[in-house]
Amino acid sequence: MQQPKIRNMEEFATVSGISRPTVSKYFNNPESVRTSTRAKIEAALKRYDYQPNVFAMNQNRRTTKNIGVVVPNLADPFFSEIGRRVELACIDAGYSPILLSSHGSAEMERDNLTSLRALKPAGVLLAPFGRMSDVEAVQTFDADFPLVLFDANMSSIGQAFVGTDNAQSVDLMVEYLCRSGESPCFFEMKSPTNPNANKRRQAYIESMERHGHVPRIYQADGEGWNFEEIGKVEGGRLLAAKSFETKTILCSNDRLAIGMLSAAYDLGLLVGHGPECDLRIAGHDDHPFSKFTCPPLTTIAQDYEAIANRAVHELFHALEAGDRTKDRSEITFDGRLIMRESA
Amino acid sequence: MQQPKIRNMEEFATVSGISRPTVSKYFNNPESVRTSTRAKIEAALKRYDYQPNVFAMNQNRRTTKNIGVVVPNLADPFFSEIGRRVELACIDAGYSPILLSSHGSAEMERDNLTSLRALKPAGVLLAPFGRMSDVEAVQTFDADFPLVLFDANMSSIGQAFVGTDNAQSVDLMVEYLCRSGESPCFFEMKSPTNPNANKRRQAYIESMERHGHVPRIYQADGEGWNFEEIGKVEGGRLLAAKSFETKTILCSNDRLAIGMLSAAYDLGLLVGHGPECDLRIAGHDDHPFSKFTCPPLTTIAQDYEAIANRAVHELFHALEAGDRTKDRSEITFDGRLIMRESA
DNA sequence: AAATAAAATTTACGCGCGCTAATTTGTAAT
DNA sequence: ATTACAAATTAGCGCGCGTAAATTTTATTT
Repeated sequence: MQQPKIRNMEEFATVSGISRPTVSKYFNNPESVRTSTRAKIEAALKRYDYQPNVFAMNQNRRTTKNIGVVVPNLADPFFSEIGRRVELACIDAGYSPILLSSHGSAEMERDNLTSLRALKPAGVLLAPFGRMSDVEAVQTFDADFPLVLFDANMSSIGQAFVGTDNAQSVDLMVEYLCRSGESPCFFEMKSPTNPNANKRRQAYIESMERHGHVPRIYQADGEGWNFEEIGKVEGGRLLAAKSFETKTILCSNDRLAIGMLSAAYDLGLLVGHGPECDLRIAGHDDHPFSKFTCPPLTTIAQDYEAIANRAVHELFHALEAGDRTKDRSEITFDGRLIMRESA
Repeated sequence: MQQPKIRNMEEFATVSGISRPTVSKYFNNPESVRTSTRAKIEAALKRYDYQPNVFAMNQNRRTTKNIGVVVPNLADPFFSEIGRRVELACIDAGYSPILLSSHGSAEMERDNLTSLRALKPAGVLLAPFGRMSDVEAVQTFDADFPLVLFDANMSSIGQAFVGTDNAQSVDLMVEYLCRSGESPCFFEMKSPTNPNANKRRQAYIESMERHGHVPRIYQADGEGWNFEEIGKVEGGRLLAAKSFETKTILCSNDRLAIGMLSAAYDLGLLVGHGPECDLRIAGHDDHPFSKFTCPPLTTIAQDYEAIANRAVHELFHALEAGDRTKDRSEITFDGRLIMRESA
């Protein structure tokens, strides 16, 4: 770093002994200039602290290096974790991720997409609400920008979808529960906001029938994102009334299970797979806290890393192809069974 | 929305029957134009979907409407929650918040500040790591942009600091625990990354002495952000070895307490304040999950809403004042005692 | 050594808006 | 009706960079 402050690319080009258009080319892709030229520029970068004005850069550019990342709710550890990995993958690829949370509101999801338009993103990674989403807004956005969906699918929208194979993961859990004890009841919310919930219910039904058991589904009232609270209140109500027909309960997701574990504790019910236990409870997602519940929660681990990386990969693939007409791919990863003490 | 697409402010000015500079003025502050003029523009806005090009807007502007918000780790529910409130407060004030997580790394905190420079933010709200932060980088940033710290303080940095009064909150908890049973031991990490941890330890010592008790501090090895794991492993080790001199343990934060509750469960220790209980455990922060632990965790609630709103308010105050020389204010809010079953 | 291709340079224009100064129009009060 | 003031208009420069076309230099091949 030297005294004379560099004000713009013109000045920086002068001190590095290169013409401005070439310097511009370097910043857009360092590989695109001759090695000797690159060396000169990078030498100058060490002596002067110059970075191009992002606003001027993006103003005239056909496509920016911005990648929008929209998740339904950052307060949910699942999304903060997968959002983190997506961010890092984008940075590694030399792009600038903009992470936006819709804070549990479909209106804000639509607003987020609108805001993103102003940033002329090269592409967008969206974990949509699903049926709660403003479908038309998402479709319109899909028509205007390269879009990849993750976590939750919406039919025929986006260049690709990347998520977990709920049919496989739920079957894995049902199979384990049936093999190791009573067949499970299924506990979920009555009007799930997330399409995965519907797939999991369907997978539960099919898996139970395949194993020769009668599916038993219990649905909790309640709206919104307060899953633990709903699991505790509604799950607790069902437990207290001894409504569950078997002593094994598979919850649609870990957050419901965490609430139900709390309710079981309050009721003095011993949860676990030992002979002295009253109840088995299992979840789905391997929530960061499921390792610390009492007892630790048996669950399905989604492959966060794989989903995040593949989603980013699919987006970049679509960007390179440029071709918007190729067929849409749906990629799902298997869940892993995490056996802990609760079931 | 009509047929002819509006390409720029010039065209939009034409269709709304107003000159471009006035339209520009409107977008910078709708209040600054005559009511009749505002009506014309807003009528046109309903017929045509035009929004100014953000890149062109910010390129020539002395100060943008961007507000940087940097938190140490979005995966921690405390920060995702307070980050959310800060975001909304900025939007309400007509600014564009950019929420960045440092993912638990001080280097990324520094990188985030560097990235923010490129966005020419009107101001920045920073929840720093504290002593782990690149202090020089934060100071330099403070010199270049209006900066308000929240959650964690750094001496003489920023226009203001907004957080919780740890002395008050810890004293509240110590007083309650002493009044209702044995005096508490204090459980924390050996090398806490957060300055609040040090303040809490100090507050614990002073409060214990004031109540005529001997402070007893137990420190867990372990680095990083895996507080629950550390609480479970190290806390469990201490519990198993019966190292705690009293049967009441105050944890430096809820995440450690959650880990310790899990360890206590594994050891078959009954946590709670009843006569048949083996142990009382309390936390600090009112973590979103502390309501669902087994048993539910007695803790201190920080006033998220007040901290977020006040931090934003202090920043806008500094922006309006423009004067960088006025004295720095430190604002702390009281914690509330949340009595649940664990202590 | 000449021929060819690749990379760098020069030149020049344009993006969309901020901002200013001078002028004109509109509004409200005397 | 006159004055005074605020608001809108006109005109025009400049921001920092992208991008294109034409030209020159450099590197590679024959």
